[in-house]
Amino acid sequence: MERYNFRIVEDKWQRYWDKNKSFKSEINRDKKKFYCLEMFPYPSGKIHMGHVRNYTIGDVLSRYKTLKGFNVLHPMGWDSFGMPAENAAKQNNLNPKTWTETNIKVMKSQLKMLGLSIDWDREISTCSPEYFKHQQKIFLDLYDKGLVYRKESYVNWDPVDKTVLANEQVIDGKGWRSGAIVERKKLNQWFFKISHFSEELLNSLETLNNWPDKVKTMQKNWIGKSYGCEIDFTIEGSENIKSIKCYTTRPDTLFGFSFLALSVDHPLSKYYEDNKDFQKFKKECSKTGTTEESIAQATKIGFKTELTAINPFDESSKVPVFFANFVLMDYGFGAVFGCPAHDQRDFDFAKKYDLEIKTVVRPINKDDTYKVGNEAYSGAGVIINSKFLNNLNVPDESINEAIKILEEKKLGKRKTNFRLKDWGISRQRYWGCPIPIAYDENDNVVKVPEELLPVKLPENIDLNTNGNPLDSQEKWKNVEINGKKCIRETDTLDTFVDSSWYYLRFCSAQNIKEPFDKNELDYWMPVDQYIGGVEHAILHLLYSRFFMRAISLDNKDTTLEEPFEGLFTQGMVCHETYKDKDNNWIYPDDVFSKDGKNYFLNNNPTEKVIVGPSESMSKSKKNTIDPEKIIKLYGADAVRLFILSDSPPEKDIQWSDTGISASYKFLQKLWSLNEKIINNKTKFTIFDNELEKFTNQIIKKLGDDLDRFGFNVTIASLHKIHSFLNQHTNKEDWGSNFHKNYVNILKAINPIIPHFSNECLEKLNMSTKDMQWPTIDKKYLEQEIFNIVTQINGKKRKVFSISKSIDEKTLIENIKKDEQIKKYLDNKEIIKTIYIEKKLINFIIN
RNA sequence: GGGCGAAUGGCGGAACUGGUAGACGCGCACGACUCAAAAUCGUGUUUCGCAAGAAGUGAGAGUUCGAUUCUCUCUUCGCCCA
Repeated sequence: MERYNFRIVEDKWQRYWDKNKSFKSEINRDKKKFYCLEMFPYPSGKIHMGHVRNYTIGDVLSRYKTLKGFNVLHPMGWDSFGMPAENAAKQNNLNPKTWTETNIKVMKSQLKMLGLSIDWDREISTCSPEYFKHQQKIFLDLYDKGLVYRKESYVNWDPVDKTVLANEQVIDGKGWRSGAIVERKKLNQWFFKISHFSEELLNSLETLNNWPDKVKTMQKNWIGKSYGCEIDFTIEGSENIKSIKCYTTRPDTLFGFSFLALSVDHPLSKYYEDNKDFQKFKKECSKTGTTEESIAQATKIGFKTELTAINPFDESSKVPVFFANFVLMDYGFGAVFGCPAHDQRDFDFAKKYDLEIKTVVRPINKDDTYKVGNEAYSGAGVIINSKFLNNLNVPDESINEAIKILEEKKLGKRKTNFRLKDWGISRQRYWGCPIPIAYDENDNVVKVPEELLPVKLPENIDLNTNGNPLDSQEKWKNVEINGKKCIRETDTLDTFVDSSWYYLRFCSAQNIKEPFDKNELDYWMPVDQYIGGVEHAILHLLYSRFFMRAISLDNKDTTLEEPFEGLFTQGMVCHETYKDKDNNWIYPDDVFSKDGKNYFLNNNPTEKVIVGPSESMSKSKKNTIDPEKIIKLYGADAVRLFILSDSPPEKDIQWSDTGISASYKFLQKLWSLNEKIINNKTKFTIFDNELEKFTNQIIKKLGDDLDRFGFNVTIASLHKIHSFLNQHTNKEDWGSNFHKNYVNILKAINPIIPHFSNECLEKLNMSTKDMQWPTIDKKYLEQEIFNIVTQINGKKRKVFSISKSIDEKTLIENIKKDEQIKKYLDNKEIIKTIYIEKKLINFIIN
């Protein structure tokens, strides 16, 4: 008997699929389409296990939908702009482009080794001018629609590297590379007006029925709609300043008002420009980062002005006005009223400057003498110490009433506020899509005309200069547009822009003239199933939703608003972590264990390795397993089997050596079963009826489980198939329908282990082209025999196998006569009998 | 601090709308094959008990004839936001 040689089989089918362009997709209006998309990878060097899991899930689904008769679009591309390329290029002294292209080549070959059903004719790479040419055009279109604008804004500035940092590159207020304390710096930056769609992005979350609730909640919180009030505070103590406008979500705590705080960037700061102390304070504030977190953690500091603000609810109450570092100009009007008792930041500030802390809300279980202790109380409760607001329930009733009174007195106005801010897209980097904008001598914005697109990146650059390398590209920077001398914008676009519309580009990836073809878009969009990591739950998915809307705005070619009909977020791949005695991380490949508990170094077998907890695979902790190595050792089908089998796909999975080798062994077992069948050395005793029942039921179950992403359960079914067929191999005679049923089973497992299934089908002289999911004969799904669980007072006592033809009355009478049941019923009165058809009988006795 | 989610054998996990808890796999034990080992095949495997039987899905309550599933309180863990 021949052993299963996955190397030969997998290579053979991968060549076959390539040669025949088996996964090429074209519009076919007679068929329903299915657009299956996985988040495209960043070409960082090699694929990792996370990719393997992501793309295996997408591939099983694509192949399954194809069998089900859908016209499937399953493309792949490269998210190929970004910092790692720039950093790697610096280290290795080469061009980011070269580095990126080499990686793409390697990773593409690795993806092909997995046997993915991808239409490679639609491959795109975001760093290629053929792609970003269209992106620049879209940028200019959005500019014309008023959805792009330029303004001065604060950035995280690393004074050592002389570069702008993204929020996630600021760790504990320091630059992730230089370790320098990050400063706030004002720069002219480009923004997408995502806030234009705040309300719609929030509301239409409700229409996304095939999205995980978790992701929808995260987006909802991120958009952060709040209801509140703007209040005009009357100001005393200045010639110039008569009132200050604040936004608040808690006007009901106005009686606890004890100071008013302004952002140092508030327009009124202009009156303090000559004040040396204020300038010193402002500089101090610039050391606080721009993230909400860094502000929350920073020590609260303030600059007291000579101004006082009057409480609109109590004119006799006048409080000091400060500039403070914890007030952001971006939120509300850059001014907040401080109520220390019921807001922690205000509380910290009041403690420091010895301001009044007046309790105006008590928790429900406390009485009116309640006073806040060492921290603010921001929970629900009842209003106290607040005259006409007393006894109102916090929050809903009290806030509404407070706003109503403020509006009546014309002191304030109800207002909705969003936490979502406009999307800053300028990056002071080389390896990104150039912004198609230039500036004339007067710094007016000049659009680069379409015929001059794409604006390409200069290739001979010096990456080792501080700051943005494009700044020093004099030749590239200077450009003549419409006869005017201009200087190019040297910032490039945030790479999230690249991935915000790539799903549209796949629909007509080869269209040179237009970003997308209306006809193709009409047919393929929206994406029916999008699959990726939950780490993109907010930014990437929200930006993509914004882009779809922005493109559709005033556009007769597309009116689509939501790009992704269905979303699935898969869990991470985890592995134990290992360290040597000097606390250095060690790769799993460099350790060994005899008992699975104690690990030792390969190159020093007496040194014990410290085993840490299992964490998501990452290069920094070296707890990675190289997919290519594993595929070469066990084969793609075995890897697919394992990555799907051990955990439900939305949860984390533990990589395990015994797990992958079990998958490999299982394929060998399936193969030897297939060999037995093909060689017809053994005969089968399965009666047609029994076989038909098994086949139809298991295929139904496989389909149901695939429909609901229950991949781990489908693998269990594969094991059941093997054990059922194998049990019947050593007996007398094949049923006449054996061949048909076996072929149907091979087709049904094809999405999961395609190479194996194709090979077996071919050996049975079956064509693997245009395969269809087997039709299920419903008559075999009906059961004739049922297990009736018999309970006494809800406790299981006996299980009866009952034919479906027996009626309820006879059944109950018969069961009552059963020896084992009878002994419980003797001398007892049956108060109630519960009968659930085909399932259970419960006798309630006293 | 806020939001969301999870908790089931030695381990990963299964159980569709409340109806036989532990499918399937790993591990382990025993057996077969072998001079022996590996590989392979077979049998068993929630706990206690010789057995009949009893207990059992993080803890405690509640609804129900019946709860892993629904409700409340708590504990622990995870993720996201701060």
